[in-house]
This record gives sequence, C-alpha cells and structure tokens, in this order.
Amino acid sequence: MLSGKKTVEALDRMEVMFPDAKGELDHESPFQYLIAVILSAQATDVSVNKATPSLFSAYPTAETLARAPLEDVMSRIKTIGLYKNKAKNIIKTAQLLVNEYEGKVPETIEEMVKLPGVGKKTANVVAGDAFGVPAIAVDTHVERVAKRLRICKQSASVVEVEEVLMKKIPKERWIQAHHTIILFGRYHCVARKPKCEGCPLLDMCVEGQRNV
DNA sequence: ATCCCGAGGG
DNA sequence: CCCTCTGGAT
Repeated sequence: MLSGKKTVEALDRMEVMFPDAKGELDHESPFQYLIAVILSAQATDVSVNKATPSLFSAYPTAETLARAPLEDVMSRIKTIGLYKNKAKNIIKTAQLLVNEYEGKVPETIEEMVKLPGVGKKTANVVAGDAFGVPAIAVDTHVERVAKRLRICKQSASVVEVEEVLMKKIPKERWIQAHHTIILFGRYHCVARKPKCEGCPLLDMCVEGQRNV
C-alpha cells in the first residue's frame, strides 16, 4: 500500500501536470452548481454543460425550478442520460430548498444529503466548491486512480477510499486534491487506455509498470 | 446487487 | 460493437 508520504508525493506530481484544476461545470450560483452536480452523475461534464444553458435560462433559481413542469424539464436534460430520475430529483430538490431552506442551498453535508438525488459524492463537491467545507468527493476517477496507485485496497468501497484519502492527505489540501485527481484521471490516467508510458508517476505505480 | 440511460470514444 | 462518464435510490 502506498504510504501517506508517497501519496502526497503522487499528489504533488499530479498538481504539476494540472496546476489550476477546478470544477468544469458551468453555473452562476450555488443553486445552479448543486443542480449541475446532480445532473453529472454517470455523465460527462461536457454533456451536462450542453444541457444546462437551456435548463437555467428557463429555471435559473430554486423558486422557478420548483414550479417547472416535469415534461419540460425532462426534455431539456434528455441528452444527459438517466434523465427521468434526474428531472424528478432536481424538481423535488428545488421544492425542498424553497420550503425548508428559503430557496438557498444548505451549507452542511448532512443537510445536503437529505435532498433527493444528492448522495455523499455530490454533497462533498458542492460543500467544498461552494462553501469551502473540507471534503474529498470520491467519484469514478478518484476511485480508479486511488486503486491503481495502491493508495487503498482494490476491494475498498467508496466510503473507505474517502477515509484513506482523508487520512493520507492534509486537510487543507482536500478540496484542491479532489479536482487535481479528477483531471489526472479524466485526461491522463483514463479508464480504458491509461497513458502510462512517460507518466510522471510511473516509478510509484505498480499498475503502470505492468502496462509499459 | 440492480436499475436508470444518452452521448462519445475506441 | 462495447465501455465509460465527477452516482443515487431501491
């Protein structure tokens, strides 16, 4: 297993490759960011950014989305995938925000997880980016990279991956580390044909040395 | 463990 | 054609 020190070293090298990693979902408010992150489940950010201009021009706030017809919302996000569940969830979430939180996004992970369509990963992302709450959201990229680098066990659940990363990475780096690892996974350590040849992390990666 | 579910890449 | 994409609810 990769030690805490080595994990930080790996993170340092990723940051050299992706110096200003940040979220790539288009939005103009915490509310819109929350909706965009909900929509991004099992979808690329590119496909989400393609649909949200239409969605947010019609329904820019929680108050407007709370009153939106289901069919219309579905048609605007249909290209994203999983659109039936997502349409229902974002309308219900908007209604809950209006009824329980004065139309604003709650700032704690515990409150956000109560919203339909919002799990731990989504809550962590929004809390970190919108409100600066330290968190490491474990998505498909973070899980894949952590396991390839042997930062955690291959059998680790997403919750266990999160726990290990929080233990091995200093808290003040959690939010940035999340984005850095995402981009490293999305553009370099990709799922299908990872660019192991010439990878700056090759010397500390069992999986990579196996591939070269 | 299974389902949801369209678009893009290889 | 098959795999993957910033998962969540049942």
